[in-house]
Amino acid sequence: MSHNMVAIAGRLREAGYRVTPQRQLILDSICAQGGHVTPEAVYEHVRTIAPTLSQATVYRTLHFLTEQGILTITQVDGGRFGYELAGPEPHHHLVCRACQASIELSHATLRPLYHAIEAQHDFAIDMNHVTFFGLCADCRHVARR
Amino acid sequence: MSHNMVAIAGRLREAGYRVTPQRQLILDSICAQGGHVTPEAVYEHVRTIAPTLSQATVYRTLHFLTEQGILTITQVDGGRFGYELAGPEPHHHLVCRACQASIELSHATLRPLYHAIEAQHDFAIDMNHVTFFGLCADCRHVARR
DNA sequence: ATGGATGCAAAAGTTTTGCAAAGAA
DNA sequence: TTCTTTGCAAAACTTTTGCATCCAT
Repeated sequence: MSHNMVAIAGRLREAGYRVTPQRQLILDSICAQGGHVTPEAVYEHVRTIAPTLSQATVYRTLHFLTEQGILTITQVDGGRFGYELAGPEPHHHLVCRACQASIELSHATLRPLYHAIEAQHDFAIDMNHVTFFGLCADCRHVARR
Repeated sequence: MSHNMVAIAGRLREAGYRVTPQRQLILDSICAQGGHVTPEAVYEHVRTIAPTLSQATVYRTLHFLTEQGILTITQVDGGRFGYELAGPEPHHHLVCRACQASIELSHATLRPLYHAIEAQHDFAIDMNHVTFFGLCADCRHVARR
């Protein structure tokens, strides 16, 4: 999935914010790495292109873009955060503990659970991202041997 | 829910580990606070009883007891960790973003989802703890006004 | 030109580690 | 006595913040 920089730039400018090379680079980087990216990974990647771009800018930009609804936070193993482009519909991930593979999970799969929880507990889950950890197909088969 | 210190102590000794006052205090503290406790909260609480007990010991003990299957890690808002006694069956939590209330969720509620994911993706989730964030019944009603 | 954004460096917060001393078995 | 565990302090990491400067608009 690619991002539409023109549309994003428009949204930002309309809200009175600026479209800087740093912000574009950081977005490009997240996109290039396919989402689920930690601040550190963004920094390391972006640094190869713009060596003076600071870590502070990475953190500030990630927060900012999340606040603007352009990125969303995902949980990453070890309690750290990952970021990725916010899609129009929430979606989720399965992450393999063995090989780190990341599999997309449609929101449709979780919807029944959300509804069940709402019915049982009158509780409205508002997470647009859930990450489940476990073993992927390949790694399960290896483990079984 | 209370913990059975005699049984836990036996398990540890059997495995060649020692049952120290610090370990007992830390377990007591987690139990007293009802689970979902951060390392910091454990430290602050235990400190009032044993002022010389160090943060390092808290961290080491939490890791150790988790490794021994006596505690489990739960996710806490903000990417930090919480700990609680490991029960015989996995269970989960709903945490209210507004009032921080923590509601227990039986594993039965999640089982259909786990099965669906296994059927669809041949992926075996191995999380014995999932935390969903959202709004609890009370806070939803307040928000609605 | 104007005010938002960046870079640098220092600070703040959290978790880990080395090592000598203490203490459970 | 033996070998695990603790306390202390320093180190390692990650994230945040202050402030002068820069630059997108």
